[in-house]
Amino acid sequence: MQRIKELPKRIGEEVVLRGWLMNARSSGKIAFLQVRDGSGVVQAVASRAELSERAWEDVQKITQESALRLTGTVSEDPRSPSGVEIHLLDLAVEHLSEEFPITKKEHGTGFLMDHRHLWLRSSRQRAALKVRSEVSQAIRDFHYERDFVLIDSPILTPAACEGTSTLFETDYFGDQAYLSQSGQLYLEPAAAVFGKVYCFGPTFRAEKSKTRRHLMEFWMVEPEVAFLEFAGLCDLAEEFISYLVARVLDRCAEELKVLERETSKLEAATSPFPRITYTEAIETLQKSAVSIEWGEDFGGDDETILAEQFDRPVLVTHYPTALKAFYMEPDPDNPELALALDVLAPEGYGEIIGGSQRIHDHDLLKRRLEEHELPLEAFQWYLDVRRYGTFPHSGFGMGIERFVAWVCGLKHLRETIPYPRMLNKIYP
RNA sequence: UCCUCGGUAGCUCAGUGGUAGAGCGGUCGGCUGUUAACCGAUUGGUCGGGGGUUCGACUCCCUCCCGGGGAGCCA
Repeated sequence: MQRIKELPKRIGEEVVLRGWLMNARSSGKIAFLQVRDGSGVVQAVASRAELSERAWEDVQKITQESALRLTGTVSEDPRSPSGVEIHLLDLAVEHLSEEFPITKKEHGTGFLMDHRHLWLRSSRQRAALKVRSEVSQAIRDFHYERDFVLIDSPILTPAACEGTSTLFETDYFGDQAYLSQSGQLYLEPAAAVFGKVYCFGPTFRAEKSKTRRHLMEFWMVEPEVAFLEFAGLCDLAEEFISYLVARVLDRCAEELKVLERETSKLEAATSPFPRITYTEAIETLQKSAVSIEWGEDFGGDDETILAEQFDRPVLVTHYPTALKAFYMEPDPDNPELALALDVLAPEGYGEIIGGSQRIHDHDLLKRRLEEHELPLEAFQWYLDVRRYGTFPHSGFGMGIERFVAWVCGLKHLRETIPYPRMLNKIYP
């Protein structure tokens, strides 16, 4: 069977295609069928004179999204949208579709989300998911090429990584278990095995967030590297982002075109990225007449203002310790600050990476657990990493949906994942 | 959880006290190069649920339900 993508190599040949009807335009004795097979879209031209009576009748009655088997000859034609078209010789209707809910005209988001399984067939959704797939592959290739070992962290976990309020709870043979919200803690012991490790999988947050930048279930990639200190972590994050962007520009040109993404904005995302400290960021915001004091965290608007200062992602470093997670290493020059890093995407897409150097001193980490009122017994295994040949190490996490949203220029995260899980919405 | 906007035909919406409308879709007919094709006809409704005000409620009031957008929090 022929795939539409390969048709330009088959000019003049007779081929058989199977696919779905996107749209049909009929003009009496000639009809134009837009057919999709998963690899691409092609126009088939059906003329009454060249078809059997039965085939012509089928052309008249086929509905949007019907499954078809087409036989025809391939020709180049500048009048066809793709430059290639099929002159139809025969048509078999494999299934006559019922009236398809998603039409060529506009629909509201609520309706589209209720029909997500069908909405996926439309070209923009298709393009976004193709980019997501390429990003996933590029993430694996990036780590593989650099000798990282994949560590699959557990999804069912006994306790919180960073707190309990945002965890999905489930029953585990009579005990409580929670869906993982980060693989990081499980990665740190593995860094002592392989030196360079990463995990990549779904994570779950039960936070009642109802914004375009949040999902209840999202995919996160988290590298963790032994003996990597903070400066090296910043370099790694920068190299990672620019690698992924270059890969999408190289391999997803068609998809970015469908998404009408202005690629010049992405082409700028090459090393080096600007780097500012939290304190500098606060000063910048205050100059922009934002009322924010040192010690406060940034809101979504603040992140946008900061990112707008630059044409590529910006690294914001050295946050106040009080704002960050318990495991982050204090800056040796100023213990008020954490060796923490956020990467903000341009154009208002916000935080795509959060990471830090980790505390490797046992006593300090234990003290931080106590300060955060976390149960020591539950973290004993995590403290063990600091008892048996402890080592400085660093890592970060990137939510791939936010990255894909930025690269694709999508306003809402729900279009970057096949079946988004959102606040109070888990269908289909 | 809070703020805000909304719920009328399969879809997108208009109608804001006096018998329910349009475009698209569907159906039927016309058209030999269409590009969300076009032209003509036609089909299509417990106006989110409940209660109240009124001679009369899609319209005003109360209440509940559902959805969109945003805030906080984060990736």
